[in-house]
Amino acid sequence: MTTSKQGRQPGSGRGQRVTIADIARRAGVTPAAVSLAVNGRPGVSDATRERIMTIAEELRWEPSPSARALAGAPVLTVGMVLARPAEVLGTEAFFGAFVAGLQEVLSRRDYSLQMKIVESTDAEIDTFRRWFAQRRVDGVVVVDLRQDDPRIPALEDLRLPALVVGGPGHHGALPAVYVDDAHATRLLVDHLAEQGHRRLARVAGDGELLHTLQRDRAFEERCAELGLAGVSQVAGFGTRGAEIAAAELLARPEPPTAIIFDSDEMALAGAHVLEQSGSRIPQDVAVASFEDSALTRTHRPPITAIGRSAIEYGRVAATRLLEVIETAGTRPSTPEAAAEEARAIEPVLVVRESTRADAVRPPASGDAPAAAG
Amino acid sequence: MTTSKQGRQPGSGRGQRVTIADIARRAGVTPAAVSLAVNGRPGVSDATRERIMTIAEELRWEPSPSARALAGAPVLTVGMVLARPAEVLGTEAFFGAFVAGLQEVLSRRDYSLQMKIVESTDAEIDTFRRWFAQRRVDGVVVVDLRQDDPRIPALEDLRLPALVVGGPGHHGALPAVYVDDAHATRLLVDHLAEQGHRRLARVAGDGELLHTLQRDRAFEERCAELGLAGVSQVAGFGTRGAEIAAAELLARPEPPTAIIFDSDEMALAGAHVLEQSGSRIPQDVAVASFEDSALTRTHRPPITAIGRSAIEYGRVAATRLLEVIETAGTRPSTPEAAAEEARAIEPVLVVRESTRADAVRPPASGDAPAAAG
DNA sequence: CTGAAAGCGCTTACAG
DNA sequence: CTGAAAGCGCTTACAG
Repeated sequence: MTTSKQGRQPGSGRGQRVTIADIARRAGVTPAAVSLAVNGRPGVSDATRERIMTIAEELRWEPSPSARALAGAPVLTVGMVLARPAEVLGTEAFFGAFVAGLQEVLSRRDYSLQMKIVESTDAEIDTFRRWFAQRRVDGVVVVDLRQDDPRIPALEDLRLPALVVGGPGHHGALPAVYVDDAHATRLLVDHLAEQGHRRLARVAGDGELLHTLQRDRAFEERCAELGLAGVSQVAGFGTRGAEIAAAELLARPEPPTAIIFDSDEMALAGAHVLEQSGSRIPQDVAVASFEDSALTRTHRPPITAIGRSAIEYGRVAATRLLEVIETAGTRPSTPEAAAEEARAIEPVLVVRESTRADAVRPPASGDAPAAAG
Repeated sequence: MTTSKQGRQPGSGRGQRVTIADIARRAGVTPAAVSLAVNGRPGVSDATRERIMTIAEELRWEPSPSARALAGAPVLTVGMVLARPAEVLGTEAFFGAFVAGLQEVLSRRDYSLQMKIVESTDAEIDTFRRWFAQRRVDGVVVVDLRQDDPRIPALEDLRLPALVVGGPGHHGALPAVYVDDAHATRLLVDHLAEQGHRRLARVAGDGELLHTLQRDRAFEERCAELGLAGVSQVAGFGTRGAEIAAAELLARPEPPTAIIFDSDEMALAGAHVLEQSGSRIPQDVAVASFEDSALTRTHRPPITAIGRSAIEYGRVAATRLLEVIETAGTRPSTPEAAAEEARAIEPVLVVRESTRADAVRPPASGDAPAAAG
């Protein structure tokens, strides 16, 4: 019944929440002093600060994010918009891993990730505008970079801290992290050339994505440099296109002896077409993928792929975005400085049986040591 | 230079943000009237309301989530804590799909999802406490339900709206959605019995998870009912345990003719062991999985599995949680009513070649029509 | 180093 | 139906 009993009554705020006013009262100082103390800012003596901190802990005080944000502090939230249906995201291994990597870094720094699924790029830009107007996020991460991406100028106008995942180039005055797809392409082409292949093919996915174009260019260039015959086929999204592309390649008068697919799903779909038409992998035709995953690892034969840890990619992106947010407004930031870009992670070639010239696959077996051909 | 030019000056708030004060001034009413109007609450005439709404749109006003939250409105955020390392999350297909499903529903309702990765269950409970104290989320979704899960009583104490993903049962006074694992188990056992199998085995994953126990029990019961010999092996997390379990099962004097694995990764690992030791799938031993994914679909032979759309599961969970949040505090809510549970989605048996008694696998081919054995 | 005040943008009683 | 005010919990100048 008595309301003065200390410890009975958690705090004076809404729903008995503990506020800095409670701490101030106990410590015999003003709320402003508490604010300075708990934020580690100068303005209070060490003795006072320590007393305040002790009381704050005793009372299990937690700062109110809303109040802080309203008073002008960062909201400790970063945003990511995905203009792809949930169905596509859910089946893509990259998404979950990338998000997990982002989360790991953000959680540790007490930031949270806000995600939103929208229908179109326009809706995505609109979401950025609204988030900015609402002060809902401190910054955003932009994925699925395309050529002449309309999101870039929109974000430049907004002056909302943003990190582009993709590149190099094509990210305007925004900072970016990327995986070097041209380099990855060369790793694959060089490996296949070393295995003795002279006629290579590339089956490409979504032609609008920037990295698809970069792979196209690098593929042509490297084949030319090494004096190889290289053909490209655009298959579009999904596995159906990859199946058709594989069939068409096989039907050529001089079919390629090695095929590089843009994704793991495409590689598997293509491989099945090859096997059904009687081609053995890798003896008749080698198969490689730009995307590594459990699918490529567990397929028989296991498929050579570019390993670029999506988790690590997420971690690097989160780390870089936090840097961008924290230095935002610090300098006038010349476009050149702002547009700084960093390689996120090195692509690595993971060689597996699907491209080994010396591989002999024992029937009904996978990992058994292979005798040299 | 003139500051009175309408349209030149976006708003009067911090960083020229448009606030309800700007709208009020233009409409010749008080901010309170604007608040009532934009929130569709009674207290303003229809004419006034319409005028206010028009101005709000013209000015492209966006409500401030922080201000709303501080004034007591919901924060429009739900939380999810994951006590698993990013590495594990990233490689699990279920995670990305479940999150995509959650997001889809939440985004549409203007809610956002806050995620946090922590190290332990204690840290998870601590996060719930802090989120509650901070008023950071309106509710939480609890995944990876275990037996005697300490999170349940902790959340009951907190009175933070929470939805348990898992069950039936074991979720205390909290509402829950679940997939009926006992039913899924019966689907698998019945199917294998129909295919003529009399000696079944089950290779189980993490023994602490509630659904593992439920599968164990249902497996034993159903085998007994049908007069089948059923053995269970606990393999633990990861693929290594599944490989060992498969090898041990094969080495038995009377080895099983059909094996059910708890996950897709385990099924694949087990299948490879079987094939390496010379067993043909499905002729010598049938293989099935509790978890469907691209792995089971693309494996040769494709593996029979329980399909339970993780995306749909996420959608159902989000929908139910929003209901819980919206009705929170409405009634005194008897424990019985609160603890209501709902089946999230029906498990479906997806029969594939790995369990078809009549399947004859053509060499080096997958989907070709099979002649009856 | 400390205190008193204003303000962030909204909502919610409480009078008229 | 409308207006004026207080308050949510914090931060940030601004005086002493």
